[in-house]
Amino acid sequence: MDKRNSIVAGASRIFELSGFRGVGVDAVLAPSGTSTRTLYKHFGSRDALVWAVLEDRHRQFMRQLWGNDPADPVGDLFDQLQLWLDAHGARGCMLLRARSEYAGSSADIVALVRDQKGEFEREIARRVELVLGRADARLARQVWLLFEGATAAASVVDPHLAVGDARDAALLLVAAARGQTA
Amino acid sequence: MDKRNSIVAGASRIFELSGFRGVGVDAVLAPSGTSTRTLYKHFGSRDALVWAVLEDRHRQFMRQLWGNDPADPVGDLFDQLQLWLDAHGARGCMLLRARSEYAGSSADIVALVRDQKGEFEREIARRVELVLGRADARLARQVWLLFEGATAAASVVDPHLAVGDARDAALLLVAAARGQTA
DNA sequence: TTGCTAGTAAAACGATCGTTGTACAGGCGC
DNA sequence: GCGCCTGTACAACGATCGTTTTACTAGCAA
Repeated sequence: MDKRNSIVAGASRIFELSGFRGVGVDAVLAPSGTSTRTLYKHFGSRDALVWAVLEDRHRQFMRQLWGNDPADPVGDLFDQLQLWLDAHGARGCMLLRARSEYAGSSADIVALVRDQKGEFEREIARRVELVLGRADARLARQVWLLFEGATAAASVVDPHLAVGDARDAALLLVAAARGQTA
Repeated sequence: MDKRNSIVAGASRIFELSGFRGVGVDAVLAPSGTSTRTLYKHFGSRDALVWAVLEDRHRQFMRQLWGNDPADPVGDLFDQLQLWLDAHGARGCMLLRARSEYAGSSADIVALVRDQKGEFEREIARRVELVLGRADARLARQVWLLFEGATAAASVVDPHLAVGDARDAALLLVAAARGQTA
């Protein structure tokens, strides 16, 4: 089980840097020093490894979000994004990147990403309700748009700038919504 | 020159639907009914075709933005995005998708996308200054984040919902910035 | 006519791909 | 001792990849 984790971790770094379909299994297994035979013992196929990497990535990120109980739940979303980008690099959302490349060939991966994005949206909605005192689906979606926008933009401009601006905008939207019914 | 354009148009549809590296040249050339020989006469390599597709896409989108002189330059950004997604499908920004997949192998494509995003950011900044009466780099970046966020989110949720919410948020941010010095 | 251009069809190139088979080494429980 | 599990090394599989070669057709200009 330890080997399996190190395969996923190494493959995750390669996919992050070089994309999904442009690298062979040898390059994917190089960081973990694994033989191809072991890969197929654990995962059965390359696509299944990709699936496991996405699953691990998302679980890891959600665990990071759930790990703390912040005073400002919405602003904290972007603080966590900042930490994530610093640790993993800023090359766009790996889930969406994979989805776009496997849309035509792997229904499993498409379904996985759909579920993951749904789970993430619900977490944002929960935080918005926490800070607003009531549910606001539109505001939650707008915060989510800023989050996805910052993630995408961070691969082009300075990540700190993008995330900081997104955070400011999100808090302003929340304040405006609070004022509407205060 | 007519044949070249039809190759690019057909390849663009395939890349949009199936990604960049997961499809062979035969599938890429199928929509335009082109022989492989003709592809290499025109472009020299598959990567060069990808480059040409990205170039064409961005040029097409920027031409659409420049084609009209709207009363509300910022809101119009999202109206144009709506039109674009209706016509071309909502699967995320093709430029960023290509960049993430060719980051490790084609410096030309990476450089092209960087330049294109810079040009797009400048157009947004121009519109923000038009509607605000003064330059505001941070606000322009926030509008851009909402735009990129809506583009990415439209591949997961209903595009009309995502773009509409992004538009509302952008206009609210503009109004807030206008109020600050009104 | 001659020649040039632009295109197609089909086969083949070498390289690389994902995947499997075989043989072997070390560790751990019995 | 024994067998079992996990992993490695290495070669090979067939398939597919991007690319090139050759031969051929149609149109258009001189």
